[in-house]
Amino acid sequence: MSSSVQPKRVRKNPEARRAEIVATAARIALAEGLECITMRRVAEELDVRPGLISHYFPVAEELVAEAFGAAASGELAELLPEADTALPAVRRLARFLERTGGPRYDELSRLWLNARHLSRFRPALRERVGQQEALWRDGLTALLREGVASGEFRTSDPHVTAIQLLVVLDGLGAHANTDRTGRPGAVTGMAHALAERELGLPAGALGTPHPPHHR
Amino acid sequence: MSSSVQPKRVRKNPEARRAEIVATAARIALAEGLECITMRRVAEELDVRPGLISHYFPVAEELVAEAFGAAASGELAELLPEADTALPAVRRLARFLERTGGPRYDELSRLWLNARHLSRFRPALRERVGQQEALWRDGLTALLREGVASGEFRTSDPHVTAIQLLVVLDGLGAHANTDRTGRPGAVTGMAHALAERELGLPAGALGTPHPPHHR
DNA sequence: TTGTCTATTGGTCGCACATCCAATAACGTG
DNA sequence: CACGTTATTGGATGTGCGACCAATAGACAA
Repeated sequence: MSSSVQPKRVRKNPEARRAEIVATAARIALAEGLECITMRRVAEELDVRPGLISHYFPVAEELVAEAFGAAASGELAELLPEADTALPAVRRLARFLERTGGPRYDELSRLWLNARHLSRFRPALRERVGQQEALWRDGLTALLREGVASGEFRTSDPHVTAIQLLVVLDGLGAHANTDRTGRPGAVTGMAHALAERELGLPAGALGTPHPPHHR
Repeated sequence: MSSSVQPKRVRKNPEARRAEIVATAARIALAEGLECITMRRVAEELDVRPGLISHYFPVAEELVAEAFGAAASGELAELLPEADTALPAVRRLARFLERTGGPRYDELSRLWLNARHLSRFRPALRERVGQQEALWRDGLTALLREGVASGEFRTSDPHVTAIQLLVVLDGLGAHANTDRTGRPGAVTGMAHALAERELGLPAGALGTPHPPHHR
């Protein structure tokens, strides 16, 4: 009796298979890094032969770019849920900052760091990074605009404020692979402080940032 | 006549050779990235057999870490020259910000990005990144302290301000591999603005930031 | 049932890499 | 000049990777 082998082929329609591959690659990207997305690795994960991955993505770089796009936009959707206009903008921004500050966000910080660096060598990935940057920027800008419209925020240029916020988050996230114990609260809270200052909110209006956490 | 081959061996003393190897690796790191530091690549650069590099650095990761350290501390020394107490602290800070904002700094931004990401997989490199972070932080803190002592700056905690400044620089530098055309001046000038605000300086006291530059 | 299409397999090829080691030739010392 | 130390070479080994391709077997239609 051979229990390990199963020469049984499972044949799926191309769209489903492709989606499955991208989803798996995205998961690997978030958990282990974009350089761990290899034909062999993804194939193993799906219990399939490497040649199949290579059939759907003849050039590996394309899969990497696709995986990053899927992971990043998936996370964005969680961070800034659409059609959430029931909640006031202040609350939504507070929740956004809470999540982007927490340890849960480390995985994503690492992914952005990973993608930003790797795009130095991979044009296709660089393209995707640019797209995702735009999505994040526009998503946050929209939130700020709504806050301005509802009178919750006061800012001359929501677009600029959104970029500034993202720059600070990038700066804080840059250390996701490093030791951050002992990081002062005035640093951890930079995003909150910037938002409150630029949006004309009283201090503490967006909640208190997470305490520094260890790895 | 064989002009290309030269079986002539050049024999150097270990310290000199080692230094030469590290310097070459550091140059490669700055110009092309830490992953381009391979035994073969460094050997070729020095016109030497790969085995020799491997003799001085039995484990490749060690050379990568060493190269990063050399490159980073070299650049720091240029950015914040020691024994420069002749110049007022405001001038020195202005020059620091001018350099860290300019296109010339892109190479270094890429290196930090590179190292921060790669240290996810390489413990030895992570160690070095931590060391260099401390050096940069302490160097900048020292400058701020001198400014406070001379009455040029007014800040409650120079150490925190230094970290905040570096976080913003990291955030701005994160996009060194991406397109930054169209970045608003209010973003390019974030470091200047932060420094002037936190140090109690009038706006513009630290000079004007570079206009956004293309790749 | 038979036949066609194509998703999937299994295998190969070449490349770049780190690591290891015995042989060799510079160089300083006697 | 002869000798021993050791910096340096040349080559071998094994690994993981992307890319490529002919053969195979599911699924579906005629």
